[in-house]
Amino acid sequence: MRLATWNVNSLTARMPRVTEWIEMHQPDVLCMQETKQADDKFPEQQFAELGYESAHDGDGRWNGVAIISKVGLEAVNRGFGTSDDDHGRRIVSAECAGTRVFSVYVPNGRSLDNEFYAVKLAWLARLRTTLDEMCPPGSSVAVCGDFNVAPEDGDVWDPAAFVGATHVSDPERAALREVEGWGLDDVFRRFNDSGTFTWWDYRAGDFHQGRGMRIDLVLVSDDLVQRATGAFRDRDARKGQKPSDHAPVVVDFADS
DNA sequence: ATGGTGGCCCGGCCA
Repeated sequence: MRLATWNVNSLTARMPRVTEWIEMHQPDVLCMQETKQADDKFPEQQFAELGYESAHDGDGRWNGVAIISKVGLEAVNRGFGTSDDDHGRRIVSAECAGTRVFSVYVPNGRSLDNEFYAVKLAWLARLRTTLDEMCPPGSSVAVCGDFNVAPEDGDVWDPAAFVGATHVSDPERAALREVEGWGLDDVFRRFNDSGTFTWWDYRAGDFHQGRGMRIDLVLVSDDLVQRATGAFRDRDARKGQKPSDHAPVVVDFADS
């Protein structure tokens, strides 16, 4: 099974690149973030023609998350596990080929002194609670998406440039470790060196200067770690005409 | 260099 995640930064703007990428790389499951679409604009039919079932949660110009799958997509859950307090359209999950797959878009946080930084930490804590509520111990789980956290200093182009910045702070990294504490592993790490980034700012030539971060993660349960055969991020998807500012992350698993 | 670019959609927010 090939599992991928991609912050597409507007699926409306990105659909040509997304369909091209799907046809080239043939993911079995693709999680997307920042679709920036309402549900009635989501191109469900176009994905169906490519062989995918889909689940989307979005309400307009902000956020929006989706999962498309050609290995089954059942028991869709929009928002957090058992609560009705999430209106952010930042988390959707579904059962795909025996794995509970989450597509998540963690709040950015903006800056350490911003009120949205506390929102980000609370959101990550709620994600852990959701895993505890929804996923029985020992079940097969993959949490995929844009975490807006670089797990280690090797995941940013220059740690000195990020002192006092969001995405690298100790509380954010601790909150990410709490999510992983459910029993999840940052599987991409096992197959790639540090400095393999997934996001580059559009501005100031950051992509061409190598000024990136690794903030798009695939966190998987032990059964999937054992089955993982490789992982890569497709830097080519960040090149060319109208790219997203994120590259897709792909993890391959042997059949169970 | 407190800018730069790109998405939403047209004034300003968000990343």
